[in-house]
Amino acid sequence: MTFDELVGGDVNEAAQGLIGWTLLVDGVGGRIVEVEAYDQVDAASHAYRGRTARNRVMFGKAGHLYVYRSYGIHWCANVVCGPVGHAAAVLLRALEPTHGLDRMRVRRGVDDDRLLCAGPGRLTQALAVTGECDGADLAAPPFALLPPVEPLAVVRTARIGITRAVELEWRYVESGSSWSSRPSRRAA
DNA sequence: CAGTGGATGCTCT
DNA sequence: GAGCATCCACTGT
Repeated sequence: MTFDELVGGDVNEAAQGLIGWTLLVDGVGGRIVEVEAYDQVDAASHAYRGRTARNRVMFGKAGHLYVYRSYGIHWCANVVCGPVGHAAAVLLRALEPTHGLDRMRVRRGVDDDRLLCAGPGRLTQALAVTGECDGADLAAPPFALLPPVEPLAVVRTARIGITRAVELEWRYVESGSSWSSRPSRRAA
């Protein structure tokens, strides 16, 4: 399945399907190992109360980036999904760093590679994604997306850091990955 | 390890 | 004026 086909469909199927893809920004990035789905029918979504200046990109074309500021400090990056006019997006929560580790270490200022991309705010800092990227097309440079080379298992859980619609299990993590924002103690 | 609180800016009520 | 789709440092076991 192509990236366009994947993100053009149901946001939860897209979220699960995005696990294992490699995201690069100017040659720096890694494999997506943790994401969450958000939809306009979902009370935890920025689009729940309709279109605003901040969330307008969510209503636009699939495969573009929705970037917003979180807690006044961090940036969070989402992949817009579904048809134009229906607001849905997949929040990128963690990558397994594979490309440009040196540049990520400098940007993050940490020694432990485990902390380079484990969390939505950390991931954007490591890849230098900011509000200037809001609305950018992920199919065009400096962005690149490479499909997984082999099948992988995905675990579904409740989302993290929200207060509404906490019962929905719309978080997807690569099974056994030790690179997620909430590492499993039993990671292989 | 678990729990707490501060930083900090913007959006929406 | 409240409330965040967060991270980090610090406390106490």
